[in-house]
Amino acid sequence: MWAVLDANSYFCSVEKVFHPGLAGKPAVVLSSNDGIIVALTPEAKALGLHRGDPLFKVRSIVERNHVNVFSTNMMLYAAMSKRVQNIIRQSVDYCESYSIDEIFADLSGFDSHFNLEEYMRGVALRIKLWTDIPVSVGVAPTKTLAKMGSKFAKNFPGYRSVCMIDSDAKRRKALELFELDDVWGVGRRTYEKLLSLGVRTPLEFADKPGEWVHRHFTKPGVQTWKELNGYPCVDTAEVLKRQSITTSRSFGQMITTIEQVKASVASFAASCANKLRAQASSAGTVSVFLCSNFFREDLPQYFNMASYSFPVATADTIEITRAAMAIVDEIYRPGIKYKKSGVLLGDIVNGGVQQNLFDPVPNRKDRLELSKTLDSLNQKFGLKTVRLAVEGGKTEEWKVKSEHRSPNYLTSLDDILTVQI
DNA sequence: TCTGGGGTCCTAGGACCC
DNA sequence: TCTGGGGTCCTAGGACCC
Repeated sequence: MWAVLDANSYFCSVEKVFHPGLAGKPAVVLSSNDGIIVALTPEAKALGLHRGDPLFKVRSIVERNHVNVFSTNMMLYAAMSKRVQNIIRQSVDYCESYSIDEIFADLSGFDSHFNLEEYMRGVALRIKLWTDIPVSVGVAPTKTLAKMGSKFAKNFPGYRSVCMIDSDAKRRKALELFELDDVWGVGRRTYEKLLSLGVRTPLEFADKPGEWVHRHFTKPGVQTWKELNGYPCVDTAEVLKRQSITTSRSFGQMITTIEQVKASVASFAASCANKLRAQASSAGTVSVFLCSNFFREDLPQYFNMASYSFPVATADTIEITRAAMAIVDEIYRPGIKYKKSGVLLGDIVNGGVQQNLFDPVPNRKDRLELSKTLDSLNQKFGLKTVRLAVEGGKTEEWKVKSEHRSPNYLTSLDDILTVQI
């Protein structure tokens, strides 16, 4: 059996931990640049707000109802996630972290010693007591069914945080009541296709004969069908190292000069290189894209992207940034108002790096050490304290807007809460 | 005026090899 | 006039996830 633990309205729940007065009140967390709503509490949903709403379009609802608004603070959410996941890892040996607010736990063998439902209820209670984050738990023979269970647990308080699907009767009942487009692995396209084939519920899909499923779907669809029938086949082995790393941002304002574009790209390149070193990998390619504002039909539009392959896979900030700057020279066009840029690292290798007889970069080891020194300085004294001059100052116009950001309560000594008794 | 960011896997088709 | 058979690798685009 698998358990999945899913935090409820995760970003909002974290904000509530540090703003206890918000219990029972509507709150939303915004995307980067305070652009759209990415997380909201049930109270905010009840006011007619939705995930994905641009803030400026719903501002009147927000103001009229005194909805609490937070800018996104991924450092804070990541730090809290680690705490939550550590608690479950103390209770279950093998876990797979799936996202910032979700983790799968392998309960093989637990049923001979424990009542699984009560065991997981204990874990959920500890998480709530120790972190104040509410989680919903699904327990089932497959991950897809477990995810369904966690959603039932979230929506119906009667489950007391844990919904277990451990018999065929429960499975069929769940499949009958669950929304087809909420099934894990069924996106918009598959949903429309299933509807056009006359399938209206997960149960109707699960009950289709295998021959029918193979005729209409390829591997992903077949896997979902099997999982709904209780045969595990979705493999989510824990991802510790990324195969590609991206840093991209929309700008607070549109920018036009090549110096500004270069500053943004250099800053994103440094951030990519930092993430790369954090997982002890090297990248074989770097790509850069530039992008105008596609919401502005009155302005000329532009998108371009180009890549560079390194002679030897690298994790050196200077080498990666230099290559990215050369790409900007190649794809920058004057006269465009740029809204977004991004840097992507690909062909990532771990461990052994293929050497090159004609490597133009001397002292590779020293260069990597230099980059690592930057990392430790910035770790100690704050992000971007030491950086390349081409990244520009700390208050560039293109920097994101973030007007309601919570302090880094869990990762910055300056930001730790003071409690007065 | 204001509209997010970061990933993975799968498939089909082209180009190439012998 | 007749024009094979069996592979691999790469890439772009689609679909999905949070």
